[in-house]
Amino acid sequence: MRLITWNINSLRLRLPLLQRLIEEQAPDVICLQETKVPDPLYPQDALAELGFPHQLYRGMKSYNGVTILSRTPLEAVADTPDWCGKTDCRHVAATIQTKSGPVTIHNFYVPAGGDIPDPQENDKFAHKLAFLEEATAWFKANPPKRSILVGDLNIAPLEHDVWSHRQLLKIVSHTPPETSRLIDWMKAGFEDAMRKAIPEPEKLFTWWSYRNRDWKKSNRGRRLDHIWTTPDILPGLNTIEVLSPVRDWTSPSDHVPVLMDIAL
DNA sequence: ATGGTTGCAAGGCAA
Repeated sequence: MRLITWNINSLRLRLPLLQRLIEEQAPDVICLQETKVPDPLYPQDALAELGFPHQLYRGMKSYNGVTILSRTPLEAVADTPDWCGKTDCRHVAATIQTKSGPVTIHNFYVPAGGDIPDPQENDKFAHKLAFLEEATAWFKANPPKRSILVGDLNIAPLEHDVWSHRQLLKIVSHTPPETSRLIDWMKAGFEDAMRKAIPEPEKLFTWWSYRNRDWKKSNRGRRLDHIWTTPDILPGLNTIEVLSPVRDWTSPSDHVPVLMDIAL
């Protein structure tokens, strides 16, 4: 199975880029975050025409929004939590059938957390930490099997997941309260497939700010997007590729797609 | 230390 995860930063605006990505990479499953489209306006027909008639989506006006697209049928996972009681469209999960049996895919968009890394001063940071703790508790209570978890987790956990470990330790996305919670969450049943394929100390980034004149030259990136799998399916891992050239396509997202080939 | 850019949707907010 070829899976791509991508924070597309507006599904409707970037449908042409998604089409190019599909034509070039021919994925079987696509997980998108920051679709920024309310469910009634979701482009069902356009995505079906691109080869993805099976769609699970949870969107809202202006913000957030996640979707899973598949060439083959998806079955929505029932009874997923309403994280932090906010109904803010940050998680969708589905099961698909493979030769070796069903596999469950979780697609997350973790709160970015604002600018100030202090939960007392910044409600958005408090929300981020609470979200991470809720997710950890839920997976501990519901141990995952034959599962893939992807998404924009808005945290770069390892030293070489950021352009400068030292300069980012107090910057939201790389602070110890976040990175320790993200690793706790992963240890609730998953392994880091991206780092399995591309271990430290190789630098690995999936996001480059819009606020840099030349993203490639300054290369101040972070690994905010992740692919985790449960250990039972990880031996099938064949390829992880960060599709960095997409950052140079016309009117790009600030995140690039990450691709995984896994034998299932 | 600050500001730099983008999307949504029509002025700021979130990232």
